[in-house]
Amino acid sequence: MAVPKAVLAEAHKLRAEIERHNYHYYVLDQPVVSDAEFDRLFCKLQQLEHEHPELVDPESPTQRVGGSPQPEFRQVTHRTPMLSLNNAFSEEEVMAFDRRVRERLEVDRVEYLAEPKFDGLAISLTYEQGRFIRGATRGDGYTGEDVTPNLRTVRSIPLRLRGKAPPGLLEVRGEVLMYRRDFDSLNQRQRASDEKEFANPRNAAAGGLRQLDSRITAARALRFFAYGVGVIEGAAVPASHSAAEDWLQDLGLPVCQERRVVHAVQGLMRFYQRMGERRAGLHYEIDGVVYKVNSLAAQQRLGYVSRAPRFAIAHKFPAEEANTEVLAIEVQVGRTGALTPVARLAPVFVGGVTVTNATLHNEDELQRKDVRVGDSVIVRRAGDVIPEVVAVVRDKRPKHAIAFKMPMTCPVCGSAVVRLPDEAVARCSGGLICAAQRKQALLHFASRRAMDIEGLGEKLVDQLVDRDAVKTAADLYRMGLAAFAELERMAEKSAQNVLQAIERSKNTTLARFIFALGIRNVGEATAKELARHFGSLDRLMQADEEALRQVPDIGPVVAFSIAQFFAEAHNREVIEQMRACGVHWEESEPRVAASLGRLAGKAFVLTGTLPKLSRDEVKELIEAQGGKVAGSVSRKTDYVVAGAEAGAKLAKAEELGIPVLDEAGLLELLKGKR
DNA sequence: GATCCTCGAGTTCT
DNA sequence: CTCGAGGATC
Repeated sequence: MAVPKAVLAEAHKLRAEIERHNYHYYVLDQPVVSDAEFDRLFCKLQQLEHEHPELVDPESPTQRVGGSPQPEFRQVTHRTPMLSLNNAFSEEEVMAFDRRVRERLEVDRVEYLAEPKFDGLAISLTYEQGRFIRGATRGDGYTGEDVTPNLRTVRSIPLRLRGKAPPGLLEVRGEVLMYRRDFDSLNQRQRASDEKEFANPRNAAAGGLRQLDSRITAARALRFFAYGVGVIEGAAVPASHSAAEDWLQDLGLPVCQERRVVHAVQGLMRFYQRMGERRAGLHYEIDGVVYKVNSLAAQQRLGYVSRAPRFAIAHKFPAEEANTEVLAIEVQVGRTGALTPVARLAPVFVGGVTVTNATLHNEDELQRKDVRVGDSVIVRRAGDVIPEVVAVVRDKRPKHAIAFKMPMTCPVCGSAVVRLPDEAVARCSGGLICAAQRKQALLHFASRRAMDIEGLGEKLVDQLVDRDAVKTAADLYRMGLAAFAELERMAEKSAQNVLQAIERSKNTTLARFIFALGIRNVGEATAKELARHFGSLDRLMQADEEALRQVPDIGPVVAFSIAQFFAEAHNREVIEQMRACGVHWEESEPRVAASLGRLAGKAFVLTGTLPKLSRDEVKELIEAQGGKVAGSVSRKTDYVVAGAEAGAKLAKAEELGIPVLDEAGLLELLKGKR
């Protein structure tokens, strides 16, 4: 049965009106009707849709209630990566940032867009032909999770863009957050229903966004603010960042009203101070301000360094500090036997979380700060993450406060504690006798960047080691289901999951395996270098210190650590056992040794962007033939490889009369045609 | 021998 | 994130 024309028109009218009010409320922050009036319109539309189910449209404002739970989140790859920003903590750092920008752009004065830095979660929204089709979390910056159903429940995110001719494709970057008042009422509800309260709005928002059941998200009252554009197709690209944000606002997306175009360091510092004053009065929490070079052409010229843009910086507010008391100072034993003093603190709420522990790093550091048990101390979260004891309040020191002394013997295994004369750390000399070191070695072995055995966490390793069920990493590969049966809190299902993860880890890479061994001074980067250089584990194991030193970035100390590790019969045995259990990887030919390649002993410096090859690819090609790639030009440099937008290094090369190659020239050289 | 840079290792909380 | 140490460079 067709819906009467009049009803259809009525529904359209209501939807348009509700969307207009949403726009005024969320985007312009200037509601034109009372909440009661808005509710009345909303109810009327709901009723109409209820009476005429065929009216229901997924883009109707009534459809923001969430749907049934999904089994999991899909992974989404961002078309352009969502990078993080570098931080500045002082005026000096901001001045240095501005200076770098001016030098690179060769101008005297830069126009910036300044805005608050939201303490929320970065997300990306994709609109096709003006329709909201996908929303994703930032994730690691390259891939995130598809949270579209959850974001559909966020009322300030338009399901359709305003205007007659929306762009064919638009990817909007912005932040999801929770207003303080919504956070307070959420916690009130949690309290009332005897559920766990959230520590801060950020966590509540994060929890809300990661719900598999979007109906829960809908109940969290999340907000969204846009601050950038990832991809535009089918519309003119704005000339400046501020113009882009104005345009986003015209399209119906909420953009922060505190944003300002300012000039030079003075403008930046004025904005910083102003936001510091306004901070407490805002609806949402911010942890600093962001400055972006306003001209998009200039942004492009500035480009990126590793993972962060050179055209923007986050100027953070000073970390919040709090007072608390040192209840005890305990000692932890790390993978290498390092003894680390840790302060147990009376719980204190600082920077959005309750802190109970803080590392004191080592004996010297502890002495410098002179922290004693019973002391009253000032605590902050360094870089807003890791708790740190800033200072002791000396006036409040009780008479009985006890100074800490590093134990003479290991608190875990009783072995002697040794501190080498020119080292800062004291170490347990017990080696693998020490249960703490064995546990840490296993955790390292299983960690994500090593063998990546999911589910083999601290609790499980504690039990396995305490029961002597596992002594070495090789033992992991010889465990059956039965070994888990007697463990506490281990259901058969989760035991199977761990076994499966262990099984999966057998298929690995040489670099991961070398890293997993936990050789002293051999981290991820060195392990990769070793794998590339030797190509096979046997060749690595047979290498003497002399041969090891040929590997870039390996000097006498690291070479000694590696040789010593493989000289140990026990270590060789464990490796053999693992190989016998089926741990395997692909081996390759050893890379041409530096003294043999065509480019042996030649030093290269790369600058600018080459048309086809990436920096890493070029580096690999040069190193494959025994050449070296250095960071800066000096008299020792043999060639400079320059691409587009080459900078000071090219100038220096010309000054010193060093041959400069372009990509084609480099390729010819590599092929031996020169 | 001094200095810059990168890597390794240890750490917190959700 | 922060510190310390190792390596490379001048």
